[in-house]
Amino acid sequence: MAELDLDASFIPALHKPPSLLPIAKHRESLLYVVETFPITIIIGQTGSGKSTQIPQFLERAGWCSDGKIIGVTQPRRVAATTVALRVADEVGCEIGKEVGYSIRFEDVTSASTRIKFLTDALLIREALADPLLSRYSVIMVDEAHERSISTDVLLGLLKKIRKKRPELRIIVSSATLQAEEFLKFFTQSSGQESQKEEDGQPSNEIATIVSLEGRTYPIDTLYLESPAEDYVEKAVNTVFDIHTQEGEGDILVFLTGREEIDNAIQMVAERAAQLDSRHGPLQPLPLYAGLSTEQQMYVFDKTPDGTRKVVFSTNIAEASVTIDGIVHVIDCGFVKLRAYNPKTGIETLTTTPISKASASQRAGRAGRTKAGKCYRLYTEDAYQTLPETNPPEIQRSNLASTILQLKALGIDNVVRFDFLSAPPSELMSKALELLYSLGALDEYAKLTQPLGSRMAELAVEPMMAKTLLSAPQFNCLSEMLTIAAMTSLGGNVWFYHDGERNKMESSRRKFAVEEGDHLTLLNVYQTFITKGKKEAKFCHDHNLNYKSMTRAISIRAQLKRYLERFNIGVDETLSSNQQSSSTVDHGKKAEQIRRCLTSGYFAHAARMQPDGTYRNVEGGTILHAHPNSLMFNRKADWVVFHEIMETGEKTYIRDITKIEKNWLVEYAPEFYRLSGTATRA
DNA sequence: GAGCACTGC
Repeated sequence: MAELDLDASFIPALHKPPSLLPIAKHRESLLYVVETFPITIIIGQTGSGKSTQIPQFLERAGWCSDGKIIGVTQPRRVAATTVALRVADEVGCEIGKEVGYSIRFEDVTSASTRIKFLTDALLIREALADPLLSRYSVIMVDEAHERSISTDVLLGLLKKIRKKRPELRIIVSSATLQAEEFLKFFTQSSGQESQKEEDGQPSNEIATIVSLEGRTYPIDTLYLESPAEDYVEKAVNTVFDIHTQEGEGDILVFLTGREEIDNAIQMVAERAAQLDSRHGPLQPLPLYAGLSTEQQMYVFDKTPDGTRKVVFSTNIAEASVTIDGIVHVIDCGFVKLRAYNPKTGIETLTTTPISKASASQRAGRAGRTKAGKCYRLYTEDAYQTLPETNPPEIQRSNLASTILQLKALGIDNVVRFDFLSAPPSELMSKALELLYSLGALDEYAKLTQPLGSRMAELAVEPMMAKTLLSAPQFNCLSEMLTIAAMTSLGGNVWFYHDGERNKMESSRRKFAVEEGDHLTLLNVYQTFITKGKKEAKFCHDHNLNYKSMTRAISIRAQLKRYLERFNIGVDETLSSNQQSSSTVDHGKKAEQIRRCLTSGYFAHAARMQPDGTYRNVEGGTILHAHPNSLMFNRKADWVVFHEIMETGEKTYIRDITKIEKNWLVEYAPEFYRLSGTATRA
């Protein structure tokens, strides 16, 4: 059970024989359009079958005849695998033969593969080795309207590739709202090349929009008459109204985060006790990414007859997780959105009103199996003031790794790159500055060799990539591989059940290593591998997330393969006997690791103040050790940290390790001499 | 004393 992946159990709600799908009658015209236009924008409603049928149409029409293949990208791993499995089933082949998929850690393709599903991030990675993506005759970019950074970068690349490969066919699947924007992007020449459109085609012959109708059920949308003061309370009230007044069908409630979800469930549990016995029982369940796999699985279980399931979820249920049997959706109208401030280098996580596109996506979760209802916990006037869409990710993120990747793809002038939506210049220059200070770019902003191109290939963020590539000099590569893998888990190392928070805290203390969180994570991993024998039971007993821990093993192995490809050997003999090593040895090893971390994370340094808070190097911002950090209640002087994030009122730093102040100047002399700030804090 | 929305390589 513990091995069962939530993702793998995702069952497409709409399983109709392909010939009955509305798309079937458009086969001929679709093929004609793809034949005629290099770029086709497909507006495919939910249930139109576009992702599964179009690749098959193309394959049968001969688009793979000269040994080339059809590639279909998805923003998420789950979608890539489930759609591939379904198409393989329809074609009647074994997965990995004519139809296959490729996602990180899993390449299920072979020499006979003709239709390949993959994540868009992985296709970008393929472009590092094959810049013109020459294996592909057709590339279909699915769910492009979600506008992930990878999708945006991929679309820019494809537009560039098309100039050199006019025969390549590009299909972009989009929601109605964004179709025109995609069309405009592909038909307009980018500024500097406006004079010479290489294939000389008029723009109205380059791209066109095709719309496919879908199969969904009607959804009644209801608004509040006056704004709600407390949407969590209002959501709970609405749950009880539905339960006592409406017919059967499960409820999905969108809230913004874990705290709200836990509170709401508590309230439902309390009020349900007073419920009139003629109403069936209510079963409230939480759903958010931080839950362990087992905890997430409950939302898919069928409830006993008469019991109504109420899933309180974050945005994870908006597109990533689909639950069958939802008839009522309650939408609080807010979402937590990540943004990055290039002036301070601090990420913020802020509760923000959703977009109209989000509101409609949330409502759509109600009408998948029969007619449904959506209760919006805001007024219709408030709805009208919502933005059509949220700003794309690429305009509100730290772009260091994106810029590094573009450089590695041979795009020297990243500022002139043809972005679907150009990022603000402050974001670009901030990223360029960091990459320069890490040594990935030279003073002409050219990728350095071998450091820069190796950093671009490693699947970790640039500061960690630099740390890893410095590790051999500090004689701690094996340990740093583990630390890189563990920090990549993004805080999902520990879990706890209701009321077991103290148990988790004491579990965590058992693994604590004095020097900080990075060494503690190293200790957790090594204990899991050795004493814990990589078993789920060990994780369960110590409040560790088993899925995360196995993921750390995969990430570590992959990073190690990359290093070996760079001819950097990893000596694993030192780390394996760490258990028995003396205190002196530990201190020495720990110092090497701390120095090594400083060589990559010098830009993330802070100093503790007498009151226990920290100041960053510029000195202006009050930073708090995150309560999940070992350093939350310990003394330190100078530290480096992995991540900095502002949530609500406070700015937190996470994954913190003690360092010596003079190491900063030793490993980043230019950074600290130029800014002259190291001594000010 | 007090708390990460979601993806991906």
